[in-house]
Amino acid sequence: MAAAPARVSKEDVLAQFRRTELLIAARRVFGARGFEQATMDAIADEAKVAKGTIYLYYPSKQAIYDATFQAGMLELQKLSADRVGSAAGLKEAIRAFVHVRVTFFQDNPDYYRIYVAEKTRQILGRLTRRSACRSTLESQTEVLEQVFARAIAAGEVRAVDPAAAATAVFDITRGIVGRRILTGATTAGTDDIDFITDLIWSGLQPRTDTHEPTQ
Amino acid sequence: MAAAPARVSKEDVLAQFRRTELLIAARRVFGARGFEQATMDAIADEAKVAKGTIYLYYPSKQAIYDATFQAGMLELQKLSADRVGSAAGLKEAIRAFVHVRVTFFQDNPDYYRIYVAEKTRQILGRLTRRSACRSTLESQTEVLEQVFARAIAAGEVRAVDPAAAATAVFDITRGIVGRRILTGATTAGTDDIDFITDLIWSGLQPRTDTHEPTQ
Amino acid sequence: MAAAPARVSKEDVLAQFRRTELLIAARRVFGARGFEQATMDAIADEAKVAKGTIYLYYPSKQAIYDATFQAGMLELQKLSADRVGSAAGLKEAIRAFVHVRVTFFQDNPDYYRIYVAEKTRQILGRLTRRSACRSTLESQTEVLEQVFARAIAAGEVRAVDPAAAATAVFDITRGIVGRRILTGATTAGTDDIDFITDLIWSGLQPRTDTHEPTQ
Amino acid sequence: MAAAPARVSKEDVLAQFRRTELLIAARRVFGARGFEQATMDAIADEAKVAKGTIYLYYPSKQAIYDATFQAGMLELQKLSADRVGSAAGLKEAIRAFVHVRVTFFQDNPDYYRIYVAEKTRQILGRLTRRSACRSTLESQTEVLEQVFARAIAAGEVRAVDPAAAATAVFDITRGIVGRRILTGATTAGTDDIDFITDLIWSGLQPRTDTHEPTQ
DNA sequence: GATGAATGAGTCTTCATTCAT
DNA sequence: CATGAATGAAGACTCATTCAT
Repeated sequence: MAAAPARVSKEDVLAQFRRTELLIAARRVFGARGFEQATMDAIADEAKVAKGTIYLYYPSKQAIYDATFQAGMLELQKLSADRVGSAAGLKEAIRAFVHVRVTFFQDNPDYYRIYVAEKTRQILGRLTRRSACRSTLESQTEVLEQVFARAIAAGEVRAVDPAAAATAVFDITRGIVGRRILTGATTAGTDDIDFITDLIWSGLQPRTDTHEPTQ
Repeated sequence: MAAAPARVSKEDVLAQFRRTELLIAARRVFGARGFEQATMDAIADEAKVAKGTIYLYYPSKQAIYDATFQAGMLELQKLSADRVGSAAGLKEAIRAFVHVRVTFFQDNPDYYRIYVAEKTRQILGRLTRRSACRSTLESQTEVLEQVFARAIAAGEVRAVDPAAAATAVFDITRGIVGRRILTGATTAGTDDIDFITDLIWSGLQPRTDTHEPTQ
Repeated sequence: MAAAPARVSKEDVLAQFRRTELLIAARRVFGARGFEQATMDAIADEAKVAKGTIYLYYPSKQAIYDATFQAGMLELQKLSADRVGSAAGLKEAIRAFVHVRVTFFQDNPDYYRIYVAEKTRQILGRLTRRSACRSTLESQTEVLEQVFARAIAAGEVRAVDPAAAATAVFDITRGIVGRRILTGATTAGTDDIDFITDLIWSGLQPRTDTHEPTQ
Repeated sequence: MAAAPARVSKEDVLAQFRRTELLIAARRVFGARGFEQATMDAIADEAKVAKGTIYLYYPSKQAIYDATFQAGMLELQKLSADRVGSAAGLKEAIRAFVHVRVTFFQDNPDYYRIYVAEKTRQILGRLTRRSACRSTLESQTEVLEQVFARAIAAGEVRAVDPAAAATAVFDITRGIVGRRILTGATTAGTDDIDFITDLIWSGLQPRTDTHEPTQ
C-alpha cells in the first residue's frame, strides 16, 4: 500500500533529467553570450543533443530562457530565506543577506550574467517584455525587509522605512557582486561585505547628535 | 606655412552637426530597443538620413553605439564634477552626487537604458567586449571618492576606505535611479534621496558606542 | 497443396483493422489540411496510435496519402458503376452519374478535398509525381462513356464522340460539386443537377435545324 | 510645360522592372513546384538576385505568391473581355470564351498550375485562407454571363439561368485546359473546343419536342 | 508488435554592410 | 558627399523518419 501517490515512471525521471540537463546547458550559453547572442544550436551543442530535442522540452528560445532564469531565482530565494532567517540579530541578518547573494552569484557567474541581463531587460522595458520573470524579480528584498521591520519595532534601530533600507542593502550588494565578478575576485575576502554591513548598521543606529529629519 | 591650425571649414561644421544629429537619433533608438534590437535602418529614419550616410560618420553599428554611450558619460561626468565640487560640506556633496545622477538619468531615460545595458555588457564580458566604454565607466566615482578622502583627512567622518564608501553611494544611487525610471516616478519628490544621503552620512559618523571594527 | 489459401489469421484481421483506422484518420487530416500541411503527428493523434506505428503499416507520408486517395476512388467507382448501370435511359444515366458524384463528395467533404488536391498535383506534374494515383484518376468517365456509346449506336442521340461527351459531363459535375462544397449548400436541392442533365441531354438531341458540323 | 503629371523617375522604372522580373521568376517556380514546395531561394536563383532582394519588393513568400496569381488573373480577364466582347453572336462568344482561356493557359502552363492550385486552396478552405485571391477568382464568368443574359432576352436561346449556363461553360473549359496541359497537346487542333461550343449551343436552343421542365 | 524520444536537414526571414550612381 | 538598392550570412523553428525499449 501507500504506493500510488509517489508514482514516478521511468519516463518522467528521464524527462526531468533532460530538462535539467538542458537548463544547465542553457545557463552556460545564456550566461556567456546573453539572450540575443545565444543560439539554440549552441545550447544543443552544449547539452549534447540535437537542436530539435530542445523543442521537445521547451517551446521556444524565450521559454528556455525564462525557465533558466526562474530556476536560478528560486535557488537564490531559498538560500536567502534560510540564511537570513537563521541569523542572530540585525547586523548578522544584514551580513547574511549580503553574504548569501555574493556567494551565490560568485559561485554561479553564468547565472549572474543572466540575472543582470534580465534586470536590464526589465528596464529596457515594456517593448520586449515577457511576463514571467517580473514578479520573481520584485520579491527579492522581502526577507530583509521583514527583518528590518522587526528590528525597528523592537527599537533596535531608528524608525526608517524598512523597505527603503532593505532596498539600499540590496543595491549595494548588487554593486559588490558586480565588482567581484568583473574583477574576478576570489570568494575569500569579506572586507567589502564587512564594510557595508557595518556602514548600514551604523547608519541605522539611533542618533543623539543629529538634527536632520530622516525621510 | 599658414595652414591655419584653428581653421574650421564649413565642411567641418557640417560634419560635426551631422555627427551630433546621428548621435541624438542613435540615443533614441538604442535607448528604446537596446543594442541588439536596434537597427541601422531605424537610426537612419530617426536621423532622417539614408542608411549609407551613417557609415560615412561611424564605421559600424558598434562604433555609433560606443560613441552614443561615451557622449552621455561625458555629459554626466561634467555635471557631477560641477555640482559635487560646489557643494558645501560632505553631506551636501553626497546629496549632490546622488541628485545630479538621479536627475540626469531621469531627464534622459533613453540614455539611462543605454547606460544600464552597457554595464550589463561589461559583465557579459570578454566575449562580446568592445574596448572604448570601459575606462569611462570606471572613473565615475572619482569625484565622490576625493570628497570622502578630504572629509576623512579633516576628521569629519570615520576613517573608512574612501573608495569603498564612494562605491556604496554609487550603487545605491543606481538602484534609486532604476526604480524611479521603472515606476515612472516624477522628478519632484526627494524622499529617497534624502533617506540615503542621511543613511550614509549617519553611517560614516564617528562612533563612541560601538565595538565592532570596521573593515 | 493444403497450405490453407483462405487462411486469415487473427493477426491479419487486426492488421487490416489498423490499416483501415489509419486510413480514416488520414482522410480527416489530409482533407482538413492538405498534403503539405498535414503532419504524421496529427494523423497519429487522430488515429490514437503512436507516430511510429503508422510506419509499421505505411512506409511514408506519401504512401499513406496515396492509399487514402485510392480507397476513396474505389468507393466512388463502385457507386458510379452501380447507379449508372441501373439507370433507365440516357437522361437518367446522366443524372445518375452526376448525382452519385455530387452526393458522394458532399457526404465526404474531407475526401473531396483530397481528390481535388490530387488532381492539382497531377497537373503540378512530373516533378513531385507519385505514380499510383494516376490510372485510377483516368478511368472515371468510363462507365458514362459506355452509356453514351450505346445511346449513339441506338440512334438515341447525335453521333458525337462518346468520350468527349462523358468528359464534358464529368467536368461540369466537378464544377457543381466544388461550388456546393465551397458554399456549404445542402444536399437537398437538385436544381443544378437537373439543369445540367437537361442541358447536356438537349445538346445531344438529333438536330433538324442546324447546319454546323459537329467535331 | 505639361511635364509633371507623367513624371516617372528612373528609380520607379527600375523598381517596376524588378518587380516584374521577380514575378516572372516566381511564376516559373510556383508553377513548377506549387506554393509549399517552392522556396525563396529558388525564386531568387531564377530571378538571378540575392534572396534578400525579393524582400525589398514583396514582404513575404505569401505576398509574392498572391501577386503572381493576381497578375495572371488580370491578364486573363482583360483577354476574355476583349475577345468575348468582340465576338459576333452567341455561339462565337462561347467559342471565344473557351478559346481564349484554353490558349492563355496553354501558353502559360506555369501560370495554369498556379491557377489550379489556388482554386484547390480555396476549397481546402478557411484554414490557410488569404483574402486577396478570392474575389478575382469569383468574377471570371461574368463576361460570359452577360452574353447569355442578352441572348436570352433576345429570345435567341431558351430561358435558362444565365449564371448556371456560364458556369457550365466555365467548368467544361477548365476540364479541356487541364487535359490539354496534362497530355501536352499542341495548340493546333480545336476539335474539343468546337465540340463543346456546339454542345452547349445546341443544348440552349429553344425546344419544340421536349416536355421536361428546365431547372 | 507498439511506442514516442531523438534527430537534423530544410526554410523563411532579418539586417549589417557595401557600392554604383 | 549622400543615397538606398542589393547582398548573403545567420538563426529560430518544423517535422518526416528512425530506433532503442
